[in-house]
Amino acid sequence: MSGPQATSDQKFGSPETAQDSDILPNMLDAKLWQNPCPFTFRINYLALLYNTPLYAWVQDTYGLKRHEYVVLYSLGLADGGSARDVSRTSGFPKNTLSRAVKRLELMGLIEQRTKAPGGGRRQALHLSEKGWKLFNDSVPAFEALEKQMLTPLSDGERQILFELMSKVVLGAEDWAGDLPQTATLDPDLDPVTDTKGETQ
Amino acid sequence: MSGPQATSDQKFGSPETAQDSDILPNMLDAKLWQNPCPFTFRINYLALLYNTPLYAWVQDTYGLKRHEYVVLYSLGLADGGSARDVSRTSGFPKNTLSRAVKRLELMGLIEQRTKAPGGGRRQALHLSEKGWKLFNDSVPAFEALEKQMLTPLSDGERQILFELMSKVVLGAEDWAGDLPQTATLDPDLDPVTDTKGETQ
DNA sequence: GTAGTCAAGTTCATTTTGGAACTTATTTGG
DNA sequence: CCAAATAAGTTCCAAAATGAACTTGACTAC
Repeated sequence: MSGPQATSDQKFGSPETAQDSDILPNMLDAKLWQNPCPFTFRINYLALLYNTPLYAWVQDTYGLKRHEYVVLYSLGLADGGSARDVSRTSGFPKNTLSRAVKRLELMGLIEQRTKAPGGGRRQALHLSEKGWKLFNDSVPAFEALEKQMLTPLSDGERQILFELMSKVVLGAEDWAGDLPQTATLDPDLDPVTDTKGETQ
Repeated sequence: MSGPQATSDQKFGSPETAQDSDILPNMLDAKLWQNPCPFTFRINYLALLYNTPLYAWVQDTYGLKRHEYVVLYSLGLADGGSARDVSRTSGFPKNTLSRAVKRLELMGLIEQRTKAPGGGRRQALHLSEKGWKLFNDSVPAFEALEKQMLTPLSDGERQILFELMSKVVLGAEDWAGDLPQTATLDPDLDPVTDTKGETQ
């Protein structure tokens, strides 16, 4: 990568190996600067850059798969939520989450499920003490990478970015059909990046 | 969803069914307004909202899976790119793309692969006429949803958002370990959303 | 209180995914 | 030139993901 706007030059016929070095410039540059969907590409690309190392780390450190950690994280933010809630806000199909919940329970990270709070036959899920510990221990890594990601921006810029993105998300109510189950395929990203389409 | 900042109210004890209506407010609100990673959550959530319907549509309309369309889209932007390039910029593992390329070839959307341009044993991939047609026909749907997504913003705000996100992406060179193959797990998002972690 | 409806959660069967090993070009070094 | 090294692409297979069907519990209406 490198320079801004439509750089097609890059290192063409670079020094060393003539093997176009290794940096993946051309296609990335094209996707950044000649993309008819420049915004969603950036969204997806950043999601990729962010999620990949973090979930690899979670897997290595705690032995939790993405789904499982997502459930845990979701409950850390909204304790007492149901599998359905996690599905709706994360994009993972409910059967996948059913398994994730089962495993978290088995691992002692989630308490015995109490029956429905709100309506229907929803099960309220709660983190166990151990679950809370894992949550608290792991969240800083996510925070740190987000912070790292925003390093290029000043405080003011960060604030603006936050506001603009919030506006977009809030406006999404209108056009976003409800996702998960209804959704046909895998909930991913913009054509250019392999972010299946799950959230957090 | 609805209001801005930390709204936990929503419709609590709603009219009709007492079945907390259906809107998924609490957990979503928590993820939006009490998230230690508010930025990456928005990223991932928007990716989810965007990718899900589009790829479902691509599947229904053209019978292409996400991977396959990603390859096609990538070549549409950077013709002559290799599978490796797609892998690097999209986050999909190379074997998955190998299959995708094979299928696109079978479907006549990609030309007979010419041997390496740059270095190594890279294969340059080119869209066929049919491939170009599909690309040109399908891109407008992606553009339209991106446009729709940005509706809440003024032109000036869109411009600012674009610049801020570009800054973040360009700054990512520093901290982003190279993704695909190296990457351990599935390249997804931030804990909260099921965006596996692919781009476009 | 009994039947009917609805949706959360689970199970099952099948497809899909992707790590590991392998193959094949190509380039580099003796 | 002939190894050795590197890396793109492919194959294989075990593991994972998910659509569809099913189960279960709760609420509604009669």
